[in-house]
Amino acid sequence: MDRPANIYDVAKHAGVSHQTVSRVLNESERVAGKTREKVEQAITELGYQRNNAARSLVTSQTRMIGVVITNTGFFGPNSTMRAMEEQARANGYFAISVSVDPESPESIEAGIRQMKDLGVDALVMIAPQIVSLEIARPLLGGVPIVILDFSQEAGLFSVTIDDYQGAKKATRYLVESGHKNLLHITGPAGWFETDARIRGFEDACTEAGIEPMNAIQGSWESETGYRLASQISKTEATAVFCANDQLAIGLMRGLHELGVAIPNEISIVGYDDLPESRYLTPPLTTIRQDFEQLGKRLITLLLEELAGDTTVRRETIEPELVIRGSVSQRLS
Amino acid sequence: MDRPANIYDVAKHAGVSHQTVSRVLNESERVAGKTREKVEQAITELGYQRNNAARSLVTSQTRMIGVVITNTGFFGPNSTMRAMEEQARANGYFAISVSVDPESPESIEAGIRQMKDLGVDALVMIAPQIVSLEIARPLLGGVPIVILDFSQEAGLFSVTIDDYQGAKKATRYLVESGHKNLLHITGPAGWFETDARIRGFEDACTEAGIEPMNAIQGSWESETGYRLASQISKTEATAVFCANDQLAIGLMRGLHELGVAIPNEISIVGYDDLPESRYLTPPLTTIRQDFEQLGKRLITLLLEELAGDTTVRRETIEPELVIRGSVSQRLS
DNA sequence: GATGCTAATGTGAACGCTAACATCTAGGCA
DNA sequence: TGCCTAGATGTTAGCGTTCACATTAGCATC
Repeated sequence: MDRPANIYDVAKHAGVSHQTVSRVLNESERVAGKTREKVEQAITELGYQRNNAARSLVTSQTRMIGVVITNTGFFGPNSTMRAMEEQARANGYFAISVSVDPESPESIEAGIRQMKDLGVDALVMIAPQIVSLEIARPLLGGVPIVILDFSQEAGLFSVTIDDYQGAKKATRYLVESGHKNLLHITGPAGWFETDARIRGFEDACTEAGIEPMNAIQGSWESETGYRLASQISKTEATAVFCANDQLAIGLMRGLHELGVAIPNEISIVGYDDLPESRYLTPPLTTIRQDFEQLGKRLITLLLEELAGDTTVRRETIEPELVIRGSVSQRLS
Repeated sequence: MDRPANIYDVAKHAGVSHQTVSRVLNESERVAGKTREKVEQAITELGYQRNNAARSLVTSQTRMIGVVITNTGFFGPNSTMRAMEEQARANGYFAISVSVDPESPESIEAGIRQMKDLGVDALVMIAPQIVSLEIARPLLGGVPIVILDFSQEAGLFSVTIDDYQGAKKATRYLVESGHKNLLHITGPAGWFETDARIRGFEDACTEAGIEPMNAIQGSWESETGYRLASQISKTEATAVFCANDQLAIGLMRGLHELGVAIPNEISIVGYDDLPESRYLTPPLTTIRQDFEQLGKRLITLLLEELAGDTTVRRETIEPELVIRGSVSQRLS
């Protein structure tokens, strides 16, 4: 017989009952030291490996945490995912991800459904379109959800990166540097981040007694920044706050081609702090988010919820301004 | 009873036997049209969802494909992973990934072991350290493996991105542009890619009748390129072939700070074509790899192997030179 | 030495599904 | 009419665990 060894094989080999083997496998339980040793030896001798399917069948939990994540090659989500995997593994869980197209509700729904089919014990949503939530809720009857949140919706476990504050920090820095004509290139519509950054930008302007210029709708891609350059060079803006670094990179290139000096004629602040951003010319001043921390907290919260802790918890992570060379200091 | 509906509940509801339900669920089989309809209706009415654990237990396959992937936020692996997920899903499989630290054999081993614990039906390795293979082989008794391969090892299903040719293309372009003093900054030691690119670079030089300068050992990170700038500016090199775009970006910044003009004094070619690379100043000439294609083929091959097709297959994907502005044309 | 207690171990059933085989039904043909 | 065939459907068993409970062993107490 070349069927892999099961718990009974181990039991026979060790001269105990299958239940004792199970107890050893599940740690805890009171098993006499000597018996445990015998069992452990039998396990290694037989190369026994626990069958997860059988275990899941009877416990009706898979120890898998599903992560619905945006499918672009973006830096942030990927870093977060990695941190989540580690954190999950450290707690005996598996974090498994499905990529979705954040622009397509169907794709998001398909992703969520796939996770449900797989039978995950819990779900993390890093697909930050507002619509995702509405889809997920009814689909996952009873499965705990934690969401990377930018809204203030109640009744959900969530970790928030405070984009509102991040945008404020960026804007305030621009103001303090003496800029008065501030322009914001936003992210795509429908994203929590986009909204929060817009609000942060506008509030910071207002608080500084500055009238913000009309925001320009952008995307998350460099191409958009590049394309927007000529339009922006015609405005009176002396400083542009870009909704992410990619946008900023495209814009910088576009302005450069138009002969606009950065930061002397136009200053730029990005958002995300890509690994490359500090090596641009000029090095990009930007807002850094702690994606590692984010991933860790997301999983930790989920695990707590899974453990039956139903006190809805909301956490906030503060982003940080990284000052480099893309903003000029003007005497006001 | 609030237990989720099982196959028997559906059967009773539809007035058939559970086996008939199973047949409907598994498509195929011959079920009368009318019966099928009744069953399908019962399924939706009860909100029945198939229990994967039970299914796996009896079929002893999980329909999960494990992917061991390098954990850095690199662009390439992430794009590949996304393509793999899609391809797997399209075939009724789930591609699930575990991130590992490619520098650490223990991490790789832990990742592989985790996949084994999860009970994946097959494994894809995109952790391209040479050592990964040696670890994976003994650990996965009998589980089909496909590897993103840069070596020429026989007896394994693999898809190769032809880094040797890629490096040759880059180098040849430099030569054709009139450069004679060519320098290569390599990737970190121990990677298939690093070796292949070194060989491609050297062979292309030799074929052009040029003596390549001594390569400088690098890494995959911008920081390294940046740090190497002053050393490189002191050599006679007029053109540098960087093992990836990140390296090139760091180097460009470093040289810029030293007042070295790019491409006039030193030309640069990268590798990977990051989304940002065309928006650098100057836009980076580089080698593009089709990561989507790669992911697709990887899964397709695996599925074939899973289906019992044992003819070992090796495929190659050709990278492509993308000419932009970081290489000067010298009259020779 | 019988009694009672606790720690250690064993027994049987159940989880939800599919595989293999068994049975039923309808229609064609002698 | 009765028999045969094949397509449709039903029955039984078993996958490898864990759970709930039953039993045994060991020891102190009276």
